Amino acid sequence: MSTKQKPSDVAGISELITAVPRNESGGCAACGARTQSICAALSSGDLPAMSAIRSDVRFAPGQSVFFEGDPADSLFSVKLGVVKLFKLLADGRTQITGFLFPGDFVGLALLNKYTYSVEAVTAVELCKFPRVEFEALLLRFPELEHRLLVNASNEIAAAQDQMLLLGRKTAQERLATFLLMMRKRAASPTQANTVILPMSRQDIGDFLGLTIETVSRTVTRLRKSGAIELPDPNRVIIRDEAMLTDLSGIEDL
Amino acid sequence: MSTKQKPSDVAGISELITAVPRNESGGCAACGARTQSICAALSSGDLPAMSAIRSDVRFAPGQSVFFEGDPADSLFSVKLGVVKLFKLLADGRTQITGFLFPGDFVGLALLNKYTYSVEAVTAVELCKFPRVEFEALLLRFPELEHRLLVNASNEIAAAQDQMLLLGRKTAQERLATFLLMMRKRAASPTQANTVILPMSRQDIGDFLGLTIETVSRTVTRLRKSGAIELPDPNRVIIRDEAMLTDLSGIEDL
DNA sequence: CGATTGCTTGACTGGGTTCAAGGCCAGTGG
DNA sequence: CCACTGGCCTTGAACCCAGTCAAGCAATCG
Repeated sequence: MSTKQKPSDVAGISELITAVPRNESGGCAACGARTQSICAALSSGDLPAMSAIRSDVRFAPGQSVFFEGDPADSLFSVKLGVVKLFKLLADGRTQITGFLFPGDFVGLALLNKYTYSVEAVTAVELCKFPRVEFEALLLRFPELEHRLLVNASNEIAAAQDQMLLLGRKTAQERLATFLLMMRKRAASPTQANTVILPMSRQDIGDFLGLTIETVSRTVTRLRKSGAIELPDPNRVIIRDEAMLTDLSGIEDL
Repeated sequence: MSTKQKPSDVAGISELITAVPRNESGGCAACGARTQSICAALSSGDLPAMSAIRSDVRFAPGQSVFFEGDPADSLFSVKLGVVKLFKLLADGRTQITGFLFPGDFVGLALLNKYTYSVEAVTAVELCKFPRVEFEALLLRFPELEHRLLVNASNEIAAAQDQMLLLGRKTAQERLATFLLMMRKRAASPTQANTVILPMSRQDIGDFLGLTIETVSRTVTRLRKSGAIELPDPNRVIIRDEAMLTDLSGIEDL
């Protein structure tokens, strides 16, 4: 969408980003996201084959990684930062289908074109693989393909949860679910109950199928009810987890 | 959900069901769904290995195949009929995450429990694989795993489309999208513009994140606008495809 | 036939959207 | 140093689309 830059360091964001060590040298073995990413499927002896076809790419907040409809000739693994996946309607209505964090993989496409867009939410560093070479790698290493299948299964389960949220949950239930979800991905490294929200209210609305105003009002309501605290707009402290869990409609985490 | 039986032959349903030849003998080679199902990944020489672990199961409309939370010890391929996948909230609100038709695969689970429920919409015949044996097959035939990955990718793309629908589309856009979607899966074998809807209004509502009343009203509105015709509640004739496509917000089919 | 089930239609309500200010903070420039 | 500006978030008021509640209707079945 917009290519405007956000404030270079919204409170807490750098904390989140630096939670994963940077990969200065560029080698896979030194990559901070290695243990969580698809590369973890390969033994250290097989890593060089993957390392040989990869390259690093960086994006500033708001920059586009690719657009829906672009030729799908690359795949990416998130090393650092947060990106969003989204789809658009002709009149601009946006649905964010997911936020990706370090270790997450993106770009798997069957067709020759991407079916969604990807944009940097924070400053990000991605590991880029050319599609043709990557597919050759898949043939060579079945364990890599297995890992992708596991990934895809998780993604499907998450998508089904999100469909339940979008189709049937109230605004308050959506926010409660979202905050609990984010705590698992973006808890402050120092305080487990503090969730850092690297994305804007607009992004949260576009993810939850709400308007920015409803997001704001609902967060305020959760704050007034004592469930959460808001040191600043991008930082949420979960005060009453039981209340959030009740509201979220989640059975088991 | 309910285990009540629907009318044994809602108009047009038998037409849809019998569109795929029945597999009386039980062998994979003779299976009507073979060319569309995951088994298509195997050469006819490798089929017996898969045939050896499979068995047929049948369900009447409304019967449950499995529930969310059940131990995930089987996988299924739809041979005949239609099943629905859904998730529930504590108070009974339901979100159907997909309808499966002959050739579709269901049951892939990473955890030991299913994360959603499956129920027969029409009379169905499923091909059942015990999980342990199936996983052994995956190790033996990488092309089978590849096929599952392709399947999963399609499912993810469909899920993202559905998130856009649930999060951002109006009731009319949802119905238009749904009818066009169903035409691709359940067009009458004899008339391409006639879509057979094997599921109830309640199911359609639970799939589109609407109430049964809104579904009914919106279908009526589409009928009055001339976009569709309704010979009976379970049969829709698409009269003005361009109008539906405009309404649906779909760019390219 | 009466009872049941599924679909449709009508009247009313309400949660979330829309429209419109207002507040807060960081960055900029006089 | 402070007024000005632009983003982003919050809050308020009015509106509206879809939900809720309640009949009514048609087809099926016992």
